[in-house]
Amino acid sequence: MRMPREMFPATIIDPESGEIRMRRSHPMINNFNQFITFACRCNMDIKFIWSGTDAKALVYYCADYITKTNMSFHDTFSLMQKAVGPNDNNNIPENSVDKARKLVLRCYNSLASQQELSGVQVGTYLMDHGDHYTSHEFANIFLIAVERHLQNELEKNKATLASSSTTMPATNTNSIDFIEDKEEKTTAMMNEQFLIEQSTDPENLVLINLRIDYQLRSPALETVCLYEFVSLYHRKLFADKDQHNTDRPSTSTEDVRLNPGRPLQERYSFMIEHPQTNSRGIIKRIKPIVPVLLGPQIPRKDREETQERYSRAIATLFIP
DNA sequence: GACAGAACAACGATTTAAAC
DNA sequence: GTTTAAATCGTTGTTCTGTC
Repeated sequence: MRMPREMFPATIIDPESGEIRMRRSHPMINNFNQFITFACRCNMDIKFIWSGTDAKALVYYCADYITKTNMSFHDTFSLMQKAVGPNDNNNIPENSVDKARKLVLRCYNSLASQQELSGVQVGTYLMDHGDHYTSHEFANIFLIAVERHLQNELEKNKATLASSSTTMPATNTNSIDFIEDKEEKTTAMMNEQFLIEQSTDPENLVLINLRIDYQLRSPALETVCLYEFVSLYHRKLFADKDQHNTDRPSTSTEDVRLNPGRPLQERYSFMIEHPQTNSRGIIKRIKPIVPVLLGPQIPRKDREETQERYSRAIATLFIP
């Protein structure tokens, strides 16, 4: 709980400590800058770092803040001891599983009863609004699938270059069919996760994921990166009229004049290689969402090598 | 293995938004 | 207010998970 702060009728510089004391008309208002507040649209607690001592104190505060646990170990163990204590005098014979279950429950209740809860947490729980709220929608991007695909492409290109002296490199834009060897193809597909959906032919099923959607997107979206693609666009089941309005950057004034009502969002078709090119397409979102980058998870055997590689790369960036 | 409940996806209905 | 499309909501069916 934030404590009330000292109020100051005007902004002054304390002649003894040299500290700048910003004007505060209410004890519960943080230091703030109106322009930053306007730009960021969020609360803040801004502070002028006046001296080296202030800077060190701030570094200590930040490090302590981001590394703190919800409850210190000695507090946790004291509460556990308190919870376990009464059980020593309990001589009623019970099933050992039930006893263990009750012990864990008692420990948890002791910890939970000492857990600090904010007013917002309590309010949203009582109002049945869930355990969180947000002003934006989020979508996960599993980078591991993209990275593994790029790794496969890189290795394939290396192999092609190595044998280029004798044979011409084969070009194939299909993401799955480029691997000639059946075993390699199976291994590459096992490294990615797919959704199984209908293709253009209702009798056939195809493997679909974000990487394929992005890779085989319309050429009109060539300059859009994966992050923007997820943020600004999404797949849509296309009707006949959708097919006639694809690959047009925006609704022109002439279209608006001819077609009353709400204007169409930008629509784009997939490349012909996409297994759902005739049934689905890409539509621009009215309200962009926030992509969340997940992974990649590095195998343990590769972790040290990767860390060393990253360290070398970072060193070349910062050491002249 | 059977069952119940949770989680998720798909689909249609309804609401909201945008342009005139 | 009208028209149109996007977004949201609610229902339904399927799959997954945990328990017995």
